[in-house]
Amino acid sequence: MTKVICIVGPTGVGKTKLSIELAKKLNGEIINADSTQIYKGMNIATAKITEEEKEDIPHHLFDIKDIEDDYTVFDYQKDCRLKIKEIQEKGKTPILVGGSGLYIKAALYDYKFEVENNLNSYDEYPNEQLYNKLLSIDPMTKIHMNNRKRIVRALNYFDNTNTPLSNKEKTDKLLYNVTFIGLTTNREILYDRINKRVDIMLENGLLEEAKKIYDTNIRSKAVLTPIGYKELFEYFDNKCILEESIELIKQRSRKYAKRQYTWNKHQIPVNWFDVDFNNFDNIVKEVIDFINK
RNA sequence: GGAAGGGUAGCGAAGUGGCCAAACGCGGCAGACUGUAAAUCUGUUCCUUCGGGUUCGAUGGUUCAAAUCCAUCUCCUUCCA
Repeated sequence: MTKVICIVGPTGVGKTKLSIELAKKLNGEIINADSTQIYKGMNIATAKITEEEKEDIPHHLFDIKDIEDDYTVFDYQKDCRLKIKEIQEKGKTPILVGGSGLYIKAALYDYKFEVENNLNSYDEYPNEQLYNKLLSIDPMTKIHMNNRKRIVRALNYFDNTNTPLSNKEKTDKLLYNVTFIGLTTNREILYDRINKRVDIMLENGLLEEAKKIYDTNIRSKAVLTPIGYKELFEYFDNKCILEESIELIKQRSRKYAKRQYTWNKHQIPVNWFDVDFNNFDNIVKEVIDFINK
């Protein structure tokens, strides 16, 4: 079975660019591992690869959903595994690229999700009550009282399985022969790149893209999750000036990058490569050598 | 030249005699994460050998005790000339 390559790293380090080069050299096909690039119509904000940039390399799991559709890790796990299988059967190398750590881990590791129904949002409970409710069924829980989303999830898990979430078996078993390639650079350079990239997105029509989505009046999870639209919607609603929205987009992107580092450092056995943006070819070479080693 | 307001930790901003190493917000740093994950949440942020040390424009004073009161100086903002 061919090996699976997975490219990770913070937003804005050049994962997309590397993925194309690797695909060319390793006879690969690319699988999106970014929760927001799953959707059609959200291109500039999510820094999605353009048709031209794809250079005829097959790309999978991009633009497979409409923005009003729901899509979660659960779906991704199935879709991604299927794609890996298909690509491997062709004798080609699957290359996962993306910033959604949980998606990557759920697809490549033996994560178990159970079929669930009767989802309850528990809207009527204040945080503390909700937390106590969780404690009563799951005294070992490590979820923080303020983390409402997680608590609701844990409660629903119990409702569906009748066992506390803390008891759920968590395996760290990899399902594939995966090489994790992580791109990194020093923090200052990265933050600078992220800031500049937002400016470039604006030049490329981010405002128009956001307005188009704004005008659909669709406020689905897909629309409100990525960084770039909800901030601009505030501006469209005259709740702030454009500069404030832009600054917020930059701030949140930086924090997002930080969170990605934390995940990649602690959740995945990443082989890190320091990127020199003036000499990207060098990185490609280094990575190829590493993979072929 | 005159009048008024103000200078507080990286930034913004509370605090107007002791409970102040100083609320809160931002930014920074660190962390958690098994069906919303570009989401959600947490910790930390003057120095420290963890005993303590040095802060609130500067200097001097009042007081048992000052970011807080007084004096002088200095810088900034607004208004009047």
